[in-house]
Amino acid sequence: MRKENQIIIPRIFFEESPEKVAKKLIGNFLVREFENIYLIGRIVEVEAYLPFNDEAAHNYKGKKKMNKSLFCQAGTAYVHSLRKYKLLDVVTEDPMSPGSVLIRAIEPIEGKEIMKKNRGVDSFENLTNGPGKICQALNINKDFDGIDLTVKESKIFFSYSESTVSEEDICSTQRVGITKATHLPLRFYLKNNPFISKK
DNA sequence: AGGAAGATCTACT
DNA sequence: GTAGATCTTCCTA
Repeated sequence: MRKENQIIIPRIFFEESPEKVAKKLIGNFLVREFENIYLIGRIVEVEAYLPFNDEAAHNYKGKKKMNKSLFCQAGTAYVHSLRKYKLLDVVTEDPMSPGSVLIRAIEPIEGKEIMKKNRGVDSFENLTNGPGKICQALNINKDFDGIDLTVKESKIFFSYSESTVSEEDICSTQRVGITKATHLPLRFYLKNNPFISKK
């Protein structure tokens, strides 16, 4: 995939429920322009966080300083910290409906050597198979919280893959690492892909 | 002011 | 498989 082939995913793609956007994102590309180089990964694992009544979602206790990006328009980035790490979400639907999709794992496609350098590891399998690892590999920090992921100037955006993923190739399970609302089947991943974070 | 919690990851046995 | 590092925000007093 070269940069002249990138067809950016527009806002309307994200103006649906988190579950729908989560499934649609599987197989498409996450692109990061970093020091004039494109770092590209194929999205292989995501989780949906619901706009209402989802105890695990960061919107559950209302709008706060840390989660204000969730209350922006669809296609906005929500970057938040967890311990030492950052995690990247894309906001779905509209500002009245603060759901989002967490990007949990990507398969490195381009810029792998830079990703290795950013991560400080030398193994492909360990490069981007987790939400904190993605942000490290792609050098995504708090400065990206609230930016628009539907324009190339933001340096982070999504682009369509030529190959489509069929419904049967997407598995769903419970979400990972949460302590509340654990029963909901809102994690989606590409079947048999070696870069998912957990079996 | 202090402490707990959290959508994690690494290093060790 | 388990423990511990680590950091920002929020809650309670």
